[in-house]
Amino acid sequence: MVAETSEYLATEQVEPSGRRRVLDAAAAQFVAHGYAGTTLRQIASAAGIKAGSVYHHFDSKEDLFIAVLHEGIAAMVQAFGAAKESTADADTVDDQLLTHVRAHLSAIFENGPYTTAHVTSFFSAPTEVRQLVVPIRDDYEQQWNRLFEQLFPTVPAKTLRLHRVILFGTMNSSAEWFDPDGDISVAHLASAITGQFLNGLTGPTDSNGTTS
Amino acid sequence: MVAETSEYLATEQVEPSGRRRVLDAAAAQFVAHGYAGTTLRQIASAAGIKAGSVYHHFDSKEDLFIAVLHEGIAAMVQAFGAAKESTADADTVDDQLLTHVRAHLSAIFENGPYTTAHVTSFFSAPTEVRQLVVPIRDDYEQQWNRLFEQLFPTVPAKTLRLHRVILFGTMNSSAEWFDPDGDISVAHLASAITGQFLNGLTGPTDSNGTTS
DNA sequence: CAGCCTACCTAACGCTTGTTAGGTGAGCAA
DNA sequence: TTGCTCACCTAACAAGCGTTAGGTAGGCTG
Repeated sequence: MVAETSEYLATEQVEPSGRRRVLDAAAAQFVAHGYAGTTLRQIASAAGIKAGSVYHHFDSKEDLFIAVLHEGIAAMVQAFGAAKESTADADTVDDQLLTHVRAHLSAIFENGPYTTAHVTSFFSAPTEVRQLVVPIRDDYEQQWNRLFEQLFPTVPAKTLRLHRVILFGTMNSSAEWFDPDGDISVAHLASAITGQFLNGLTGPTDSNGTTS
Repeated sequence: MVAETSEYLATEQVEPSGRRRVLDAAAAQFVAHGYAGTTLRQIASAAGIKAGSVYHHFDSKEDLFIAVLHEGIAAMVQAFGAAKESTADADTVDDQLLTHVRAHLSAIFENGPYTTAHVTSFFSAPTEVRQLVVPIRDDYEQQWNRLFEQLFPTVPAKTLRLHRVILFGTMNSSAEWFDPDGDISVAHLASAITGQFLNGLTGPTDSNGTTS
């Protein structure tokens, strides 16, 4: 009785596995509705299966959520590492920071919904769930702290910490309003944020030009 | 409905009215758990009543939520107006912007949980609910756009719009991490954000300088 | 071939949710 | 006193929630 609808299993050969389809659907739903606002039946429906079948891949809704958040931060960490490798200490501070900001924003906007889910629904999650992701999150933030100390050796550590948090807020909150398919590109956004962060809106560099 | 917002002119009642207690409790719960993550029984319990009794004051959970968001934005609008009145066109751009940033942050951190609720749980709300608050929200953002056009007449409007959105993200996301009772004051945070926004981290002014 | 594993399904479970209907008692007005 | 309003209560409703038990069909392995 199930063999009739051939359309959904005879589509493409390069189709993601069941587990991945669930993961993808969950990330997208968490972005759209947050943790509490997303139901397993929504996720399952978006993945093309039934709610109970989700438990074949994940132990619980919480488990699934954590898996999404982990993938989200993994993409950020990887982007950060690639950015660090592509820059040299001889590069200007502007260039080095720009590269890392662009990497962070790329992870959010050009790497599927995982990082976006992390950034938008981390704070909306129950405290108990949030605590399980905090260690890895802290690790990533520490990488940024070290980068800052390296780029701005003369600025006091406490001040640096504050401005790093501010930069994170600026970058992450762009997930709420920025449309990567709009008339502003991710690269342009990265350039605008970096330029303003370093030199200010009324600073020396042109705010809508790319760095040299 | 939400017709009377006489919250500030109310005399020094030792105990707030029932409706206000519900409103206060709801705002605090929405901050802590978001819209979907907050139950009417939680709100009622925090207000010292039973769940069913909430319906004596509000038509629905959605109605209550909207009332909270409205109060939240009303505090912002009022703070913005007071900031505008307290500044003169002769003041420096730095001073004028600082005053408005401080007003915005004060509304978030020093005006009860209403503005905080607006800022943190606006995006987590269902689309249909969110749409009902968008007009007033847009109105407030327009006030900021006009302020920006006035402060930076030489910057293109499109660039200005982008940086205003960025500033909003910076300010509003501080609600997620900033502790007004910590070792950094709201005034200091406002000064740090304003200074960096205008002159950059490596800009001319000292980043931990105080007003004027 | 049988046997097992994978990836789903159906059908239900106990519980919580927002919401409602109808009551209770205090306070005030006449 | 009676009557009314206000602010709350109890008790329940249907719907939806996360979750579980048990079944089934197809593919792989020995």
